[in-house]
Amino acid sequence: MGRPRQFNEEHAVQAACRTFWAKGFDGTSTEDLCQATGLPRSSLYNTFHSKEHLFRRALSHYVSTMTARQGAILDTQGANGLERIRSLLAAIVDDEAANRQSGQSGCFTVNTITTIAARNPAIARLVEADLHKRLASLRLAVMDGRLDGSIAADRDPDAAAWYVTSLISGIRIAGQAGADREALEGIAAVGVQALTP
Amino acid sequence: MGRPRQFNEEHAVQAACRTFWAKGFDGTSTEDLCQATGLPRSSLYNTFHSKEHLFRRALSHYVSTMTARQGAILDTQGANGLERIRSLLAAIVDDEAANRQSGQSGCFTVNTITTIAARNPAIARLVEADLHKRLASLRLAVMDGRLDGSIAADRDPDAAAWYVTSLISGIRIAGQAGADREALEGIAAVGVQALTP
DNA sequence: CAGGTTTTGTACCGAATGGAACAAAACTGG
DNA sequence: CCAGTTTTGTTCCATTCGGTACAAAACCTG
Repeated sequence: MGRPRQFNEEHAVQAACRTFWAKGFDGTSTEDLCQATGLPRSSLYNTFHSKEHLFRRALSHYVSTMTARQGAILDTQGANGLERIRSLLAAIVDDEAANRQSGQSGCFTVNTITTIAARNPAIARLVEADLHKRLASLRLAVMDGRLDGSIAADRDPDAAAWYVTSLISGIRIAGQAGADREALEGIAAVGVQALTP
Repeated sequence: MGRPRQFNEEHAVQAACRTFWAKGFDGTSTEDLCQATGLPRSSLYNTFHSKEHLFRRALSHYVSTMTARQGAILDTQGANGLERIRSLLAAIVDDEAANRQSGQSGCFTVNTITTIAARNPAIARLVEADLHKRLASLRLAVMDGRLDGSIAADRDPDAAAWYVTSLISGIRIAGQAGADREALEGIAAVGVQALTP
């Protein structure tokens, strides 16, 4: 009952996500959010309660989308462990090369870590929970790779999983710093050799 | 002539650097800067003209200090190319492990890239100029390593230099994300194997 | 259609923001 | 010791900030 919503909540979250991603938490004003979502302040506050709540919704949306994509690539059947990780890195490079042209760049999660994670425990927990999920699926891919021989057997799965997430962060930073597609592909190509026997 | 300064400009820049590093450009208020430097607003504005000018001074101070350190490690005599890069990574890990305890964490340059570089050309140029310096000294170390046999001869020096900078960024992000010293050392240990023959 | 409930539109609020104004203070060169 | 110059202390300002108040609007249930 009550007056029905005149907007789609998920669409609003996505618009907010793009804005926070591009401008950061501190750099985004509530006015920016109104404009990005096309909603009046009253609707935003009625639905999301505060700027920080909306940020958490936006970040949750981002991490779940991205981590699902990563999981899908890493769970691909018929490819060995190394090939799956190589595909993941290629997808990241594609992303970042595309972002370069659209102006949107880098990784929302990484941006969040470098700015507000230290100041906001709730956001830090969100990021950390996602990190562990990503580490877990990477660890599985590494263990698969060790069994199928595509990844050196002496690589510790934990260390290798951490390594790949760090490499991904590094690639996205490089993209934001102005590296072109060729440079990003070079980074991935060199980086993947840390895993081969 | 005129009334003499009652403070040391470099000290003020360093204090501002720590503050911007920890809280970011948008998250730092001019009041924060007054408190960190111990200066009244009038002195800050008289000397540094604006928040953005002070930020540039702070960032310049940071990158020149850090890049000089990196250069010193990479120019160490008596070590082969790979050993020098390994030392650099070890220094980064030490830094980040120490930062973890002091609360200060991550890399000011990386934080800047993820937040304001896209919105401010002057700051972006500052970061990019520094990046090229770091890439150049890494490229030299890689070429040395190829000659002395510590680095695989088929690694492209450009790609390898980009790779190491990305790996460094990734390690710092991991540190900010909560990785402990052991995890960071693991990342560096795996990462360095991308360069070995 | 009446009563209850939720959303929407508009107006507004106190606080904090980056920065300017300006006079007093502290120096130097003549 | 005076004129000129720079720094310092205080006060103030316009704007923007995140958020609230409240009534009108639009629905559902009975």
